[in-house]
Amino acid sequence: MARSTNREDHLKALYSLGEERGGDDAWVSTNEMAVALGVKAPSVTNMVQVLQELGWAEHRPYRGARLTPLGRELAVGLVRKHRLWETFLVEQLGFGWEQVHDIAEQMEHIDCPELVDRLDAFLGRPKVDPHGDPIPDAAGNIEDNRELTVPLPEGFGHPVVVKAVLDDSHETLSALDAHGVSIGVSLSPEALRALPATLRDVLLVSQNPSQT
Amino acid sequence: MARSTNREDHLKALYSLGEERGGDDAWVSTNEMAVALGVKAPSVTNMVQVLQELGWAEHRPYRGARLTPLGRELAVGLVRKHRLWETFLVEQLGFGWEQVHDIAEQMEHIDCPELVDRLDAFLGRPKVDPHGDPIPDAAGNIEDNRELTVPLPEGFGHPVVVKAVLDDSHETLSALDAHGVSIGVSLSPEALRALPATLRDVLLVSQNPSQT
DNA sequence: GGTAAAAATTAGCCTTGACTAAATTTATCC
DNA sequence: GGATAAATTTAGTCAAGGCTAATTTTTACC
Repeated sequence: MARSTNREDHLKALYSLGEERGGDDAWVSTNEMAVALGVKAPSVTNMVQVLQELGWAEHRPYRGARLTPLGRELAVGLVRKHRLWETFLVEQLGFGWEQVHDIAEQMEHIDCPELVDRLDAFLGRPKVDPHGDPIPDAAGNIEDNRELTVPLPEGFGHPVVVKAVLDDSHETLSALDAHGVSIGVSLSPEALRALPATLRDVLLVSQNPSQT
Repeated sequence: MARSTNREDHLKALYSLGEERGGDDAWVSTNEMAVALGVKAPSVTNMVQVLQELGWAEHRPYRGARLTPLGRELAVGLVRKHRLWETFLVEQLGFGWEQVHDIAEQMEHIDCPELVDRLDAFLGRPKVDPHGDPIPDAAGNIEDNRELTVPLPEGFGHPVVVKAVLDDSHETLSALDAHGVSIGVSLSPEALRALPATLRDVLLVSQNPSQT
């Protein structure tokens, strides 16, 4: 049993949903994974059992699955590749930030550690991807400065700087783009009020424009 | 029935072997394809029949397979992607020319026409890849200037310029590299004589250093 | 031109990873 | 605390794509 696109997709879904649940030891239900992956629940049960045999995850029947340390390490590697390729696509090839998720979804499965490191160096070892999400370093460390930001200041009394977008869907990103919103852009109180609430709600911002 | 890494690999093998046979209407035996792909002959027979159902190839039992015009078009698109990625890996990321074939083998399956065009533009619409092989343009036209070159001038009386390498294996390319040979390098008669005959035999050269 | 060797295909089986339907476990509600 | 609903797993099936063994076709040699 070895690497495979399918296993990697399940591993990543387990990682992402576990992060949302907010803890390394959180159990993720097979149903949630099925919805995230666009397959049916029994297929996930099968794959989760395979991940367990690989030592990537632990499966507690009728409770859910969670990653082992090894599984987490591999998942972070996938996230790193995904975000580096997204950065490449936007910064070097000029893609819009709403276009790159699906392409990176394919590129993250390319298996070549040296490629990842060279790409990282080529891009100048970026800390965040085009959506403001942190890029794990080669050791798997994630420096998540989004914690320093706030979901939305009440009242919109001061200008804010956009630090990250929580929803990377094509739809949301296109809509934000139409409003001139991207990472690093400063938004005035008026601009904030002009944004539909659904779009405001996916933004993470900092209140101090000088803050990196 | 749709795109798949497997089908694409078989399509490319059929294309490459057909080109070697030197004609669009050349039949390629399933056995040759099996050797090239590292699988057994019956598997190839299966896949060739699938390619036929897709309209990509024609299968004449006990005779072999050959591409349809559609199949050729798709195969050329794969070759284009492969050689563009190889160029990217060498010129932008600094890989050695002997390292890039296997990586490009994975990257050529990424499905996004806009990505190919943007990559092509990013690289400056290169005509040849790091091994001197021509890169098909977006319309599928292949400008093969290697025909202007010669396999090896008899006697080595004059300096020559390396235009292409016929064997892209890691082994051969590393050996050539150790002798300081790469595309565009000028080789003196002495340098040619110093090369092992097996390495000389994979070179295509031009005798006029000013010739592009 | 018939026979033996080589090549290719067919037949039958295996693994991966999906699915539906049925059974089981957990959760909820009175 | 027991009945029902919801979630999950198990059972059984299917398609893709690989393999080995057996058959068929082609080729080559007297």
